[in-house]
Amino acid sequence: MAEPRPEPLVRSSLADKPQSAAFSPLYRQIKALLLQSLQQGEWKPGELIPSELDLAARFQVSQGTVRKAVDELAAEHMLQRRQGRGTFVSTHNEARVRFRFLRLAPDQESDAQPAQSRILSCKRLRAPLDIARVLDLRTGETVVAIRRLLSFGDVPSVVDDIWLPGGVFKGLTAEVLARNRGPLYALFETEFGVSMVRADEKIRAVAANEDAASILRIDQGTPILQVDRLSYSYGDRPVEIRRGWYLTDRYHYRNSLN
Amino acid sequence: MAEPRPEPLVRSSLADKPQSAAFSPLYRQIKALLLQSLQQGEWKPGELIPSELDLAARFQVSQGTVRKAVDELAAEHMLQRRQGRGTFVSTHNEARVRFRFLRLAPDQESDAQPAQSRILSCKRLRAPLDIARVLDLRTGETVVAIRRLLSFGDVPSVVDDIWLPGGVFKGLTAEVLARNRGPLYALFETEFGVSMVRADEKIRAVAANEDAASILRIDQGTPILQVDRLSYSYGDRPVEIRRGWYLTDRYHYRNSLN
DNA sequence: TAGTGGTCTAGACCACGTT
DNA sequence: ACGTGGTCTAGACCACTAG
Repeated sequence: MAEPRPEPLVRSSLADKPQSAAFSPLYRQIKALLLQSLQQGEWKPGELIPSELDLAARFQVSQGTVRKAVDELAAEHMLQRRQGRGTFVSTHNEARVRFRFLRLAPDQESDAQPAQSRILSCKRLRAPLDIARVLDLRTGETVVAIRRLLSFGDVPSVVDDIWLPGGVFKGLTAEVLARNRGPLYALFETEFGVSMVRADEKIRAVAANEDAASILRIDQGTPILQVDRLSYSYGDRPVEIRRGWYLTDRYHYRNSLN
Repeated sequence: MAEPRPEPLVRSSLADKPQSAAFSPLYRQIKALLLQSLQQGEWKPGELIPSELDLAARFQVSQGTVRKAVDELAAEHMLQRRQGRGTFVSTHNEARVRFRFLRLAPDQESDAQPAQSRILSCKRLRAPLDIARVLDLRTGETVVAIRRLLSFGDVPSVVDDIWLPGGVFKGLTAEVLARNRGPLYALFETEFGVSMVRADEKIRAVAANEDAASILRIDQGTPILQVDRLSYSYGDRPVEIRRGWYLTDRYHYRNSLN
């Protein structure tokens, strides 16, 4: 379990001439190493990572320094601490995590229904220019384009158009998607090793176009939410583009301003 | 500067019979005391609070314990730490704080325009039932009802209907509002001692009604965002209800899923 | 009972801003 | 030069979970 330390850690201000240039505290260097282990799959989603004392020994620092690194990763929801048990890698196989990424909530609590997902289409195609640019793909690389309907108790509520880099999601087909129970991000995690960690969204009110209207069974022109999402994995790597159309007559997009 | 300690702090597990009932660590008790000082106005927005060592002496705990309490308040944006200078009470007189509560952003960065505020109306009236319930008012108590237009470079973009508890906002009139430069929340802070600390929002796409359409100079029925906000002050006290209509043709509501 | 994370302390030193 | 917050350490003890 104890491993050699491949990277020399830079202690405080050594070899710094002027002010400190790009001074990085020890715990941030530890954090970066932990992040690297997560990214490389040394510990998989849902798994237990070594104890603080083990990590401290491995990195040759005090427990307090490891603690601060882990604290930050836990605050960013990449790790999850459980007193008495240990520290676990976050996974999308938990309702708590899922609601961080699914912000549509019923106006009445009593209307809460589990979401039903249905894949409408799944194609591989050459990445459009705008998609390629955002996903950091070379022109001509393939992407997976998915259209999905989310329903709450038989009421069609969300249409999602999803674009994924084809290279990373090799073997992702309509069949694989159809077989999948549970959230998409959990599938991405377990089958393709891609963990969604963070996302930015841009929200607008638009008139439903023909596509959205027919799928959501509403009149064309009905006001709906258009949610453009860009999702990131470890290391701020963009790995998913998503455009959602949300019906908000009995549901709403919830948000907290902190 | 050094003050007596009015509250006996409970050290760890004293007088706990079964498990620990409602065990609260020291640093959370310190945090509560700091919060209380903020709420009571001992330190006002923008002001410097005592140093960690001073606070440690005042509460008879170690610097590390004070540090953890301050860390949490800083993470919640109630305090702001500045290395070498000290710790300050957060204020809405800063662009950084304002953008936490104004989520409408231009689609093109280059279109960034400072927001212009215009008060359309300001009345005092008996609180409607639903408003009273949410703001914790007795039936019949008065509220201040404000309608405000926000424009970005002469383009009317946001209409806000705002309800405030009349008791707290005594003396808030159209004239006071008209005189005000800068953000509303800064005015609330300095003139009425009410600091907005957090808010929940519910977002829907709706068709512009007659009011909104005429003010925003758009066709009735145009899809717009309807943003219902409930704002809280220190101690989770609800102090503002706000319904905003956002034009999202050249702007969007930005959000981050963390 | 053993092992984990959580709290608390005390002290040393560093980085930063002001005087 | 001084005082602030920021980092790092070492050690003691508490709270929680599991075997």
